[in-house]
Amino acid sequence: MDVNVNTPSNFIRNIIDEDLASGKHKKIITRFPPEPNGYLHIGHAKSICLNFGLAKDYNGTCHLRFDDTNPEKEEVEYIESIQNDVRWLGFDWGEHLYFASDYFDQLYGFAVELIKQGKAYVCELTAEQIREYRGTLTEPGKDSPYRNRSVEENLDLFERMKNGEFEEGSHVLRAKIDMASPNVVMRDPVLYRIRKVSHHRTGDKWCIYPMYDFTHCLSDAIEGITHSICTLEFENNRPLYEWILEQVFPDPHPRQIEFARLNLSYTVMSKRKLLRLVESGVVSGWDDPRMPTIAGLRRRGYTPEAIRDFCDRIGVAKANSVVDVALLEHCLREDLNRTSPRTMAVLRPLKVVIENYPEGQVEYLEAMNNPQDPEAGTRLIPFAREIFIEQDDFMLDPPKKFFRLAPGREVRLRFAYFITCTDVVYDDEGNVVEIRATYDPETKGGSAPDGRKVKATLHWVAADHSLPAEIRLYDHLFNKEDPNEGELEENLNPNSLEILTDARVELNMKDVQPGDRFQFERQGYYCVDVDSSPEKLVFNRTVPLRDTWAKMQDK
RNA sequence: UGGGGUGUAGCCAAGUCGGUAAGGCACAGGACUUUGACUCCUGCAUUCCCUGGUUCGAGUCCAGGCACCCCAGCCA
Repeated sequence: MDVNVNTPSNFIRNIIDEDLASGKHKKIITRFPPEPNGYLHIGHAKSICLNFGLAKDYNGTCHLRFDDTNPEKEEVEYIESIQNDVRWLGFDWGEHLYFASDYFDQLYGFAVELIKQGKAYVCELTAEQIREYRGTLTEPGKDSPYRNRSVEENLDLFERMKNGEFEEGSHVLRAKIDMASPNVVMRDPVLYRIRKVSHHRTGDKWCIYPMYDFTHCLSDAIEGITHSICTLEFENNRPLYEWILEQVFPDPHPRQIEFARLNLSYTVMSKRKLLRLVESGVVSGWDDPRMPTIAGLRRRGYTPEAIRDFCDRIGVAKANSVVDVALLEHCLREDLNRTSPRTMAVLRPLKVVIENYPEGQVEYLEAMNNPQDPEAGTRLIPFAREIFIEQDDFMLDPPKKFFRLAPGREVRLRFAYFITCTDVVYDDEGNVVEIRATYDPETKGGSAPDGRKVKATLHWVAADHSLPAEIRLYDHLFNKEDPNEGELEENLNPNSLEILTDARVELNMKDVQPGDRFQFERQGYYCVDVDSSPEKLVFNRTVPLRDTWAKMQDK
C-alpha cells in the first residue's frame, strides 16, 4: 500500500522540486544519521519517514549512516537495535549502510589539508580556557595564543596527537575562522579531540576523534548526499558545515536543511529524560509499552503502518510545535480497525446464569472475525448456561441514558441470544455478585423474528469455556500535557498501568503468539505481550475504542 | 544590549506570479448500527502576531514593533 500518496506538500519537497527542475540534481540522496547511543523514538521515526520517504517518492536513495564519532557514549548494542527498528518501520537502506568511523582515514586527510591551507591549528588551551577565550553571546572572543603557529608545527603536532604522544585534553585541532564572529559556532570550533578509549568499530586504531561538525558535512559529501536534513538546533551550525566543505571538498556540496523536531503532548522525547525513567525504574525498560520508543510502541501493539501514516500527516515545517497525541492514536485505530481480528474478552467478569438454558448444554455460535473485512471469515464461540459479562454492562439503578443490562431489561449478547435480567444475587456486603436471566431461544444469532429491538449489545464469554488471562491496561505515562513543565516525576500519571488478573478471553485465544493483535469487541485493541505463554496469557491494551458513553458520563 | 530562526482555528498544517483562507486531529450536533465502535452527513478563521504603508485588491510586497525557540560541550 502506498501511504505516501497523500503526503502533503512541504518546504523540503519544494526545494527538491526546484533542484530537480533546475537540473541541479538528477537524483536525490538523503540519509538518516543516528548516533548509536540510545534507542530510537517516535521523534526519530519522523526523521526516518521523512528521509526514506523522500528518497522513495523521488526515486532516490536514502543511506543509513551511524554517526559514531564519540566512542565514550556509543555501543554496538544500539547499532543492532537501530537497524532493527528502522527495518521494522518498513524501510530498506539496501547496500547503503555506512559508518562515519569508516571515514576516519579520509577525515584525517581533510584535516591535514586544512592545516596545510593555514586554516586549522593545534591549540593547547585547556577546555576551560577555550571557553573563556570564546567570549559570550554579546562579546567577541579573543584569539588563542596558539593560533598563529606555522603550518609545519601544526602538521607535526597534529600527527603527534594522532600518535598518542599527548594526554587527553591537552591538545585539540581547531579551525581558524573568526573569534569575533557573531555566530559562536564560528569562533575557531574544535575539530578533533584526544580520547584514549577504544572505539566499538575501529578498536584502538585512533586516539583522536573528529567532532560532529567536522564529520557530518564531510561524511555527507563523501556519500554524495544531496539534501542533508536535520533538526532546527543545527541551524547555527550550517555556516560551519558550508565553510568546511568550501575549504576542502570539490563541488557539488550537499545542502543542509533544518526542520522542527517532533514533540507530542503527554510525552517526553529527550533521550536524557527517557533514560532517567528507565534508570529510576518508573518504567520497566526501554521497551516498556508506555515509552515513546519504537521498541515500546512495538510492544504496546502499534503497527509500522500507523506510525508511518502519522508521520505523513503531521507535516514538516520549521515552527516549533506540539502534536496532539490523539492524532497518533487516531492513526493507530484507523489501521487496527481495518486489520485486527475481533474477539470477545471480559475484563472484569460478572457471572450471569441463564435459568432457562439447559444445564450442561454447550452450543457453538458463529461470529464474524472482522466486519470490516469479510475475507477474515468466521469462528465458532461456545455458549452455555453460565456466562460472564462486563461488570460495567450492568447497573442496578440505571440512569436515563444507560442502555445496557439492568433488572427487568432485555439486551443482546453479541452473536448469541437476547437475554432478560430476572434477578440479582448479592453477597453479605450487598455487592452484586451474580445475575439471573432468561434467554429467548428464538433470537439465536442475535436477531428477533418478531422484529423487536434491544438498545444494547453486550460482549460475553462462557464461564466454563473460556480462558483466564492477565490484561495490562496502559494509559499516558504523564497526566500533564507538557510533562517538561515542572518536575518530571511529579507529572507522572499514577494510573498509567493497571493490571487485571481475573479477565476471561475466548477459547480461540489458546494458541496466540506474542505480537498478535486483536480487537476486544466494544473495548479496544490489544496485543499479546512477550511475557505471555500458553500457561499464562498476557495482553497489552494498545489503545481503547472511542467511548462516547464514557464521555457522556464525564459530563 | 550579539547572531540565527519561527509566528495561519483548541492542536498540526497547506497556501507557487499579490485575486478574495486547503486538509487532518480535536470538539459539537445528526443519520446508521448485532461493537454506545466503524462509516456517513452538518457545523467549526469576515481572518492569517501587532501597527502602519503600497495596491482596485495583501496571509502573501514594504517599514516598524511584539512574542517565542536555538547558540557560549574537547556532545550530537
